[in-house]
Amino acid sequence: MKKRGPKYNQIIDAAVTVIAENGYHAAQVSKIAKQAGVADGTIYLYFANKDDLLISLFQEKMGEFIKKMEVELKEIKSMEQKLFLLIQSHFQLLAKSEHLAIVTQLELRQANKRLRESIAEVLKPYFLLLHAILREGMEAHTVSADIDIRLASQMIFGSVDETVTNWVINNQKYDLVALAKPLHEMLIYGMKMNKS
Amino acid sequence: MKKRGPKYNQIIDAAVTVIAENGYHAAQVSKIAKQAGVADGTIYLYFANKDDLLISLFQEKMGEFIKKMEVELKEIKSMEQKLFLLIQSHFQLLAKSEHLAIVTQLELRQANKRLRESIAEVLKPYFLLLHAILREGMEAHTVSADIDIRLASQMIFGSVDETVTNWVINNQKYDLVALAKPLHEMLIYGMKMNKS
Amino acid sequence: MKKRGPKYNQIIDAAVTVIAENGYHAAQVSKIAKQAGVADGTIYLYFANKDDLLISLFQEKMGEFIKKMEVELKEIKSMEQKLFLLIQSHFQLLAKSEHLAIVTQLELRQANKRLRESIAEVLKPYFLLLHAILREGMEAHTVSADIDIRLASQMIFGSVDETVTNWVINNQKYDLVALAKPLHEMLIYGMKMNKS
Amino acid sequence: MKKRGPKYNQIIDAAVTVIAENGYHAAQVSKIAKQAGVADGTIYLYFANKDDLLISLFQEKMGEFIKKMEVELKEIKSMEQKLFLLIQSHFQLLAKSEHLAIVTQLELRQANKRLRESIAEVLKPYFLLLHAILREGMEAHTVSADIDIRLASQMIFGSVDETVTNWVINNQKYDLVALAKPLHEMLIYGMKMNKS
DNA sequence: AATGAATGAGGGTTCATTCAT
DNA sequence: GATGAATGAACCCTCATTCAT
Repeated sequence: MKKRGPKYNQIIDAAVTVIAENGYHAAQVSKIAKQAGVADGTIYLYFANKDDLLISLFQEKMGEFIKKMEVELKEIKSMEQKLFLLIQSHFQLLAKSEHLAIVTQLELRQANKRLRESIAEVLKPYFLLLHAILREGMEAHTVSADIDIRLASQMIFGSVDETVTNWVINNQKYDLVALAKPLHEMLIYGMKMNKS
Repeated sequence: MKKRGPKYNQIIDAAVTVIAENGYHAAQVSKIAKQAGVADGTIYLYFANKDDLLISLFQEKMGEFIKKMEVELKEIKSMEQKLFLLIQSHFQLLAKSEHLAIVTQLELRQANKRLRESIAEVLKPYFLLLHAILREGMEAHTVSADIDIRLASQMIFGSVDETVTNWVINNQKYDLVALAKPLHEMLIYGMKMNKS
Repeated sequence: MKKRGPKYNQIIDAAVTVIAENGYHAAQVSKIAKQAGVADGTIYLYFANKDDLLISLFQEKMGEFIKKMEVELKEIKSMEQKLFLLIQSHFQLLAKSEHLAIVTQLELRQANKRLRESIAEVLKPYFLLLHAILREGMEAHTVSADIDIRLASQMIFGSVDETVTNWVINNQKYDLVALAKPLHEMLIYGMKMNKS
Repeated sequence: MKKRGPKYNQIIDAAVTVIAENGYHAAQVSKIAKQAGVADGTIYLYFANKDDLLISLFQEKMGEFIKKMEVELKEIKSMEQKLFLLIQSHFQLLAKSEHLAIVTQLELRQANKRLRESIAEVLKPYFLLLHAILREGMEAHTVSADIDIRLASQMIFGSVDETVTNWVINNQKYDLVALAKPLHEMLIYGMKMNKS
């Protein structure tokens, strides 16, 4: 099993396409292989099994996004701008690829328990990133000291995730990235009138 | 297929138990039948098929919750108190039944597309409830006029849902209902310092 | 998994036929089901899996033979007559059913390790029967006291088994049962001249 | 396909090791190639296919034994001594190599039909050797004229084979070669008391 | 001669649903 | 109404073999 052959990404991209177009349960290995232009068995030269392929898919797409964010966020000073960049980038990633959005928001959620635990594992750094941003903000007195950081992280991720999911369910017919600004404002200032 | 025999709820409760204890994929119709103390075929006298049983389960438990909320919310005046009651009641419902929480937050999410669309349908009144609360708040100048109501609803639901899911994943080992207040505050006032 | 329905033996007999006619490796479950006139899944109502079906087949046919022999041998006094009856009955059993002979002597031997260990387990009582016969013969001073009973049992079984196998390989074209007498004599008296 | 390169025996010995240590079904060509220190494809430069490799293995090991016996047996006069030498040598060959014994007595038996027919072919000279010994013995009036030579050969081979197999099954924990003498005696004199 | 990446055919088993009793 | 024995469609993965290098 050798990761990173030329066919490694070829197969992952084929999986994204097949799952997005056929749905998780109809995404047979043979269908993915055909889409990738390789034999069924070739998939098993690059992935231990079907689950491993799907986990790798998520790792490759989200994991790489998270790593990129870790780097980019270092350049920014204020907590508010950091949070905005994260939300905007999250939206941009999924707005860029219709298929990837369908796969991460809808199809991969119906994976079995083991697979979903692995996916949760990949998301851990995302939450750690949120923790760090909020802690820094608190130290810089930008974020209220009363805030429960873990709860706030869940609020942020839950809001972002639910927003993307709704956008996918509504056939991606409005501008997702444009929602970064208002969502960011609501998260920072709340929904209350007179936020002066 | 006649709903509301004496065995109707018996079967739904058996389904909750079996899914919570065995997981979605190991919850065969025969296992649910055994837990309910009826024959496999009997289930098909009350439900059209397995999907219908699961949708009915969600409808019965969440739908009834939403109807109850619609009534109770009428008694309350302020938008802030309405939102608090909704969040708190949502948390209370799931904190009350360990099994139901596992089923709605983890197991039912891995259902197939068709089933999940039906579940989304059941949740629609929940979102309409949120829309109404926010619109009223806006009219009463409690909620900022700049707010995108649909986006704010997604933020609220996403935050609540993610909070419950994390509580379930962490084996329900802390007090979920106690999180209603801080979450409510963050949603209303945001995370910003000096929320005066 | 309920043994002994009316279809239990129906399936076992179908397995014997299909294996004998197609060979061990070409004996798919679906082929056996078709021959038995049942659905594929029905086989799994009576047998845990394919291995269990094959073990049951051997148990049913050889196990029942061994039990019958245990009873019949009690009626006979002399060790020589007991041994003769055993050999003759063994030959008769397999001469009676062309298919069963092919299955036990050729096809079932290419089973996997686990299956073959189970088959060896079924044969244990056969060896215990031989041990008992020889021990009795030794006590009655019919069998030489110098004999290693375990080795002698292996000689007897090996001779009988090899004789049947050769008869099957040669397409069962000569009278197997007729070989009981000369084989019995050789086992008792050896091949030496002047066995007076 | 050229037999007898330097790697020919290298591959065969690797096959014996791999089959003995992993079992017949887990003995993939790739595993044998790795053990032999060659590439998968190289095996096909020396053997037509996997079956051919296994047949060659048996031929190389048993065929060479039989040829050696043909020579050595010419030096001996009496039928009894010839038979003893054959049994003893057979036992010695397999007692010498734990791996070879496992492969010939257990693993190779679960080969497919075609392969086992080829193996039977290799054993034919062994049976011819037995026929010749018995015929000579009969002419020299050492062996009873009533004996069916083919049946007697099967008795001898079956006894020897079953004895080795039992020794392997019992983890080779007793002295196999020591059984040559008592087995030889039983074959010659039978199990009857008073063999004077 | 030697390599090893790529190929692709093939089968045991589960479980939602039916229907004769 | 209630039963539960019977149905049968659907799919991941292995591994012997090839062939371009």
